[in-house]
Amino acid sequence: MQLDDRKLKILQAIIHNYLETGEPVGSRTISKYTDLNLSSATIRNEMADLEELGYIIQPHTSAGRIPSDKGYRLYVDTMLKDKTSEVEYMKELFIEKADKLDSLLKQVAKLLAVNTNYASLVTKPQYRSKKVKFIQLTEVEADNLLAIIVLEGNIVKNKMISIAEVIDKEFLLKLNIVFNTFLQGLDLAEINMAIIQKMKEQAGTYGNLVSNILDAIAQAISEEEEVEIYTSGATNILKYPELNDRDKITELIGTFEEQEQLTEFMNKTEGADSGKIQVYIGSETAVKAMKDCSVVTATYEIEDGVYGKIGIIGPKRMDYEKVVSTLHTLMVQLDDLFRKKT
Amino acid sequence: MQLDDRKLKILQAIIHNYLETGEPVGSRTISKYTDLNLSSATIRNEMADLEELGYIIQPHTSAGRIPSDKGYRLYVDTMLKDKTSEVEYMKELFIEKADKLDSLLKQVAKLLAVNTNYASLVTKPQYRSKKVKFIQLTEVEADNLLAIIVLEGNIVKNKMISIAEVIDKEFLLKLNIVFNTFLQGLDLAEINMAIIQKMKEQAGTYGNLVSNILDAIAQAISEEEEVEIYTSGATNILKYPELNDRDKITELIGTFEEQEQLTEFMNKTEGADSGKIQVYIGSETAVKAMKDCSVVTATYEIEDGVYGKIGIIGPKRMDYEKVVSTLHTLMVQLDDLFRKKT
DNA sequence: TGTTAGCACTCACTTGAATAGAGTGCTAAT
DNA sequence: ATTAGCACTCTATTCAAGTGAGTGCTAACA
Repeated sequence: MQLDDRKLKILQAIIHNYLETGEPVGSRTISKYTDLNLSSATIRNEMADLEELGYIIQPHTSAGRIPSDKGYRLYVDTMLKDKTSEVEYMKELFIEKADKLDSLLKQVAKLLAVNTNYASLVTKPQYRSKKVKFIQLTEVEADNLLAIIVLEGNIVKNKMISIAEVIDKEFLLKLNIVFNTFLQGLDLAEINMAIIQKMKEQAGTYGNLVSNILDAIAQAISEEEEVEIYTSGATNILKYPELNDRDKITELIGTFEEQEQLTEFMNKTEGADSGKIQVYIGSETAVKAMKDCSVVTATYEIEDGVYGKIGIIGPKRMDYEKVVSTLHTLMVQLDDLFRKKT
Repeated sequence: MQLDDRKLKILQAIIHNYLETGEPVGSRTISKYTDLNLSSATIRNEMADLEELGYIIQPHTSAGRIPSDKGYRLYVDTMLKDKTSEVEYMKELFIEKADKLDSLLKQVAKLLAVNTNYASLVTKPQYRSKKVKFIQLTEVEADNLLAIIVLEGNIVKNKMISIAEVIDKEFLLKLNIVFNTFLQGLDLAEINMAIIQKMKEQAGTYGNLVSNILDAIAQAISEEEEVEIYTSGATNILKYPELNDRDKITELIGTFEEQEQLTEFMNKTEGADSGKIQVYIGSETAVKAMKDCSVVTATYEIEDGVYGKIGIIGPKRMDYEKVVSTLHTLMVQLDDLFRKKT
């Protein structure tokens, strides 16, 4: 059996209707709703076919049909093809000039959630090549050094280092030069024993101190290795009756709180192709708690090669068009924002 | 009418039973449960009195009684008096030596939630007097300065400053000295126009730059003005049927997500007296969404005068004893941890 | 005078049957 | 190929009756 034009139209009508109502839709509804001018009986036959083809499901005998994951998939795919980029700038979108990336992203998450009425999440971009750009050691107190490490992309890390021996100002200057000349442009993997040895030699009697400082630097660089993720609007999920089941809610809100699974999922998400919007339906997400949800993600680019993700989590019957266009808009704006800043 | 000894015993029995079951408790139960050897009829009379006194409530005729807020209050107060400090170290408590305060506190929140099966929250301590200890300006790139500000308590802030004009190394050194001599030991409020004027004079033609840098410093100091708050285990709340109502849940989880109200509440919480444990029952919290919950908070001390709060949110019928002792233990451990470190 | 037994009464909750309603599948007619 | 019509299925709602926990009150008792 083939999915001919008429079947497709009926399928779309079913999905459309279901997106609105959240109720299984029956043959009579379709018969009236569409301009196909077919009787409910005919629709019923077609629906039986569509069910056999796996696009729709009957929750129980004598109920209408609801879209299956496969059905949603088809719908989303064709929709995405049609509506490539009908970008309409959100008027309400007003991003306070926030200097801290963190708070900007938190705002974005909130914005998304409020605008769509679904749950949203935003990942903080990973600077994967963490090359050292600049290091500075400063004496804050007699027994406390402050190490400041600037990484590529102007990420600034800092770390206090307690020292036993009082350190001579002259020597601190020298130490600074040593660290900078040896480590500049390298990332964590490239700092090997040979380099460390050479540095220790230069430091003479202070060799021990060098180790300590190197440790601190290594720690500072590698911390926050895990992607940070910001979420908002988790409670929006409670609005949709099909998800409103004690256990489901517990699981869902739980995953939102824990974030681990979300992070993992967002990492797996394809994103090589910046600007592409992806839709994951039901079990396509591979997160058990979200098997009754759909997730739409988009990738934004802070600078070349540095990506973050923004996403929406909602019921399967979410308003895909709106979500996709909202995400698209926001993604473009984020891209712009960062482009301008650099 | 007076609350005599027998009435008190009955009240305690009622509360005790209700804490366990979550069901209204009837006279017969008490008659059997206690060692008072009273018939249910007598208990009934006493219960009628207790109700008149406002300690217990009857949800509807022909239901048992449940404690009122006033009843809980009494219970908690006497209990706290009795069990001052029966501290039992949690064996599972294993705090990874985390250098970042943030992740430590996140762990604490989680620990609390897991241990008690309620929702938990932890506020990050506020360093209220933010005096400048040390400032350093460094040239990272030709058009980018990095300002590092160390505040009292070794809080390090940093900020990138884009500059138009290339700056001379000599002068940068001088600028550093100027900033340090003028600003050291001052907090935001103490940096007044007179000081700023003097600094500009010293800077000569670079006066403009000084303004920019001061702006950046001011921003860096005042950012994160809002108390940060970490929460965990919000889903635990779903476990208790008396809170398991759609609207209540939405509200509760919502306040947990938004955090604003929580922050506000935790701020209002009394805490001058470090080590004191406070219990807020029902509407005592003044957060509408939490009117059916109780909150228990404790104050920990990072260093002299720097306090943070840890707290538990649960149903009114929470296991107060356990919660109080858990909080106490953790509070003491946190105190120790920081004391040792300094 | 405080305590207790007993009884009538109340009220929420459960159960089960009846009913309505939505929707299907199939058959026969067009 | 399409449609009308009918029997059938299954869910959800409604309603009545029954159950049981618990109370309040009264009268008897120590």
